[in-house]
Amino acid sequence: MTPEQLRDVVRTAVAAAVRRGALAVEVPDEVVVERPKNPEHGDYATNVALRLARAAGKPPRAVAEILAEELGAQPGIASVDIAGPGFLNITVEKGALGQIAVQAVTGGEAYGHTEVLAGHRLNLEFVSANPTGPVHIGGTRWAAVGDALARLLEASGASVTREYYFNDAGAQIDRFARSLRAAAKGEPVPGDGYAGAYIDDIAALIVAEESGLLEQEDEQEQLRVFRARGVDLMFDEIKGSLARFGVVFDVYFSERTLHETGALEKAIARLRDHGHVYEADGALWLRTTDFGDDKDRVLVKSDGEPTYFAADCAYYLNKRERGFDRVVIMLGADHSGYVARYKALVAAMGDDPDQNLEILIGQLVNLLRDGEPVRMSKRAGTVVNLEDLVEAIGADAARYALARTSIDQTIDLDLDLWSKQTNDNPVFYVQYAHARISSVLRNAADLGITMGDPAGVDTALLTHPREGDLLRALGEFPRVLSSAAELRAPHRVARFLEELAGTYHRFYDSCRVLPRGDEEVTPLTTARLTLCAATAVVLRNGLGVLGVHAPERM
RNA sequence: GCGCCCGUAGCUCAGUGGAUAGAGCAGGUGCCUUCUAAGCACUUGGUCGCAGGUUCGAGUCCUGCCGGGCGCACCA
Repeated sequence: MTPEQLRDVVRTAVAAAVRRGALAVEVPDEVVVERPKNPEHGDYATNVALRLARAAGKPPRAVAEILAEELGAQPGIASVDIAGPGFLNITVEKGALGQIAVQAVTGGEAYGHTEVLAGHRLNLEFVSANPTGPVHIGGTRWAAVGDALARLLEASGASVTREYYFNDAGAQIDRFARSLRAAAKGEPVPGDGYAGAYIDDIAALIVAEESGLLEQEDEQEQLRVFRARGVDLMFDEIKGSLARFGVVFDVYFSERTLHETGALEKAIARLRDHGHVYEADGALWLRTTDFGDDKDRVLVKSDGEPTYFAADCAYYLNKRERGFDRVVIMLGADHSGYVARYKALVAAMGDDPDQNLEILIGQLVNLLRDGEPVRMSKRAGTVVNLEDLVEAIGADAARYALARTSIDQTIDLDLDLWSKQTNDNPVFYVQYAHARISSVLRNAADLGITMGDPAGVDTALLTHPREGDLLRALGEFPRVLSSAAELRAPHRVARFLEELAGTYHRFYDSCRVLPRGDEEVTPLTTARLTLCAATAVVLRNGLGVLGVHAPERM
């Protein structure tokens, strides 16, 4: 019996109590069934009696007594105890728990997947670094977290488009072009320019492929070439880095196309139609203060140029017109000030900022080496970027390290710690569990032991406390995935995997799986092998959500 | 000054209003002639920043304070 099935059983018991008049309450849509930390508290526990006490007008323990009786009569339930203020501690029948292993093995890649977000069409925008340099460490965090979130949402039944928005029209790109030209001519970095080896590399590439470029007398034409080719080459590099990191976007969206297609005018017209646009000091403003922003925002500057914010308006409208009912944007804490104006623009468009827009603000990443902060400077080219991080600690460790922490938490990433190939590194603890299981399964195959049809395995033999712990942990997995998806919290998957790995190691330590020497293969052998295979499935699926490999050997 | 985030074990961090607050690392003591010791068992370590409040119940919610981070453009 899985926790999901048990939840239904608990609701059935409540309904039965209501039907026979013992409780005068509405049957709740959702009941909480959790895995108690203390094994003496049964396989599962529910606080439903405490929840219903007020509505029922009875003391919690009285409600608990009524429900315990009903619950105890349900199929698959071995016993129900009342504890503390009114918790119901539930022990399920032996065979019922063991079926979780069969479900995981039979489900395979699909085990843990749900349909809780079925029908949702999400556009998830993340990274969105401008193509003026490599993806820096902050963007790398969003690459890891955003991609994990996308996989998580998909595992919960949502349709997700991974989107990367880039600015290829403004002053930053002009500075990039001037920096490339300066590098090509061996001149010093211009003021506000970009520096670093990648600038020299790209400049050299452009000079090599565009013969006569440096002799070109038309400065504007020369800059145009550096800009166009520079963006292309830089983007190739960014896409390559992301791909090696396991992150592939469905859509790369160019800001310039918004300008070229008249999307800004269209968006401004719509905002004007809704009556939120006005002119002042020669500029065109959006009255975002009507929707909670602390000051109004300029759409068109007094020199006639549209602002970046105007492009944001157009971009939002574009996403909605492409059919996305929810627009999700991941931004760093240095952009937290954008939330209010973005919510306001959505409201000004006539949409619901709480329904159609979701902005996930994540805190920044500090890098440490020898316990000391790594000083970074974009001007000096000493920024640590995605490639550097992967080179230092590997893609698996990098993705795991960046995704295992809540996005609300600033990460202090110690390069020395995460570059160690030891168990200081939590990702190895999880991967090792998978490798260990793979080894057991290999050895079983070598011994000619086959599991056959999982449904034919007698999982009721799995009665050891460590086996129960493991089965209960495996049963949590679908709920872990769905709640992590709903809470937009992929780090919960990582923490669950660490717990599961520990639970497996403890099982392994006290429950021998394969026969020793000339011992016989028993039904318990196949039952335990099924449990091992089920654990491997969950570790693989969980690591898969995080974009981290599940190695067969280490 | 205003807004957002954080403050939990020596360190890095989990903890969607529930029972005795957890993990990894670090410290201590044990466990490998047979399934991976990158492991396991036991152990040391906590006024959950402070003070009020709401609740049957608060690390979790509310208010105020203290401390730290990031923002507060007719920049992109």
